[in-house]
Amino acid sequence: MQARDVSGGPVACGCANPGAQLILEVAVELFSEKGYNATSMSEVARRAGISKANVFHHFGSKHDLYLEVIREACRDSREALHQGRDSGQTVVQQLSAFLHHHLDTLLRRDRVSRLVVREVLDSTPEGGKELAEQVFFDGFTELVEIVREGQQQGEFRSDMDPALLAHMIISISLFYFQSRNVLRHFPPVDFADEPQRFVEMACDLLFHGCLKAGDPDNKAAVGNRPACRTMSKETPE
Amino acid sequence: MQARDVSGGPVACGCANPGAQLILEVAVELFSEKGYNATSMSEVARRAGISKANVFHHFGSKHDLYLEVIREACRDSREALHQGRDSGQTVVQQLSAFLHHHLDTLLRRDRVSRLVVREVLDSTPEGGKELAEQVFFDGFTELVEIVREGQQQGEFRSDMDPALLAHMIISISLFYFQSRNVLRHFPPVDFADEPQRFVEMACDLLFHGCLKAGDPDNKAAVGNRPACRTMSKETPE
DNA sequence: GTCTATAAATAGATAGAC
DNA sequence: GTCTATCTATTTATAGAC
Repeated sequence: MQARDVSGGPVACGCANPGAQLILEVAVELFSEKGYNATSMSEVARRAGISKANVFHHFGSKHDLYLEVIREACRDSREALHQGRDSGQTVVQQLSAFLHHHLDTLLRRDRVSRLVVREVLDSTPEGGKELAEQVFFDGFTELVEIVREGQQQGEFRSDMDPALLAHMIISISLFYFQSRNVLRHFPPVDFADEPQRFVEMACDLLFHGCLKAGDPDNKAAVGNRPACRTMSKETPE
Repeated sequence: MQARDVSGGPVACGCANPGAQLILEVAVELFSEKGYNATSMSEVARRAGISKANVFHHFGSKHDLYLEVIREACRDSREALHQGRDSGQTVVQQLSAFLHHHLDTLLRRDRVSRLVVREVLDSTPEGGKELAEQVFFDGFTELVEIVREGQQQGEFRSDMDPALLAHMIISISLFYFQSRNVLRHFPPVDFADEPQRFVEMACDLLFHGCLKAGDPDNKAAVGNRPACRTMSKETPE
């Protein structure tokens, strides 16, 4: 990967040079439209109005270019998450704002977002490692840190795995994004075309839970809790 | 779709006939391995040891056969959900058990599960309608009904959209399934290869929320709540 | 080299006999 | 229910003209 920005600037995008930027935009288009195999480096070069050799100069290989496209697709959300940290907001507000932004970005950039999701879905164990390390690591790590911060400041329960909440947050927006075409046709669902409202409701659910609050006699809630947090060797009839 | 079971038996699988059953198994294999386009009806017939015309006799078209494969992949989970209803368990226990079963099924039948998820991801607005109506409708509807039951019996908050919780439940297992190859390589994640434990932790989070309980002074929690439930016209403050 | 025309192969689907 | 035979559309391969 020769195209890494060595200028010391923000790590947002792997390419500071305007030339590489154009290639990246073209590549995002092409990979989104046609997928990895059907996209040729020759076509990328042609659409960018440069030589194929130049493309290989900026991005060492087709695979590297592809990886950079995936990174680019996640950049906005990653930056939004980072910027929220010194905004004076509570952690709950930061996470809620991130979810709004994340889902909005997914929907706005539908095609390339699908590309990312498909890449994750089709990832082999080895490919997953690469994605984790070279694409999602920074964002996920920061999300986990924010959750930890929420625990330290007393907003969140401390008996909770921060990585779990981070995972759930990502899953909320991503799964909504990928299921909305189906969701729309379930009669009891009225939020399939209202992502904003969905995020608000989902946040509420995630923060406060779905059990009836203020009801210590809730047998189901209390009775179930053990079964729901141990590997349950102790079948609690 | 001529192969529907008209014998009055359970609607579980579209095919009661042993002949159709074999075809379906072969089709699951082939579609899972090679995808829709790369799978030919001739090959299905050959692998099933029958004529091509016979395949068309049982399943009216390639598309219908494919749809039946998707349905078949969801059958186990749908049945498990249904059977849990008259098991005497609380709704919380039913949902927890369903999540365990659902994720277990996804992981056990990895390839065909991927097929289903990919189908949802790649669905056009029209394809989404078909999937919703002909594949997922029964299961999702039942899940929503179970949640409603939980609300009526006082286990769950009543100021919550049951379809939202149903969606979240599905998203938990499905997104874990599809992200686990990536998840495994995030250092703060220690549940990527422990689906049982993951489900238990996720249930806990989903049921009880992530906010610190028993702390009415939690400004973040209270302060955020209005912004997080704007759907209600009756702003309870 | 590139293009078009055509042949060959393969796909999905149907008809009618057994 | 199962088969053989057949139809039609599409894809792929090849030949030959320009």
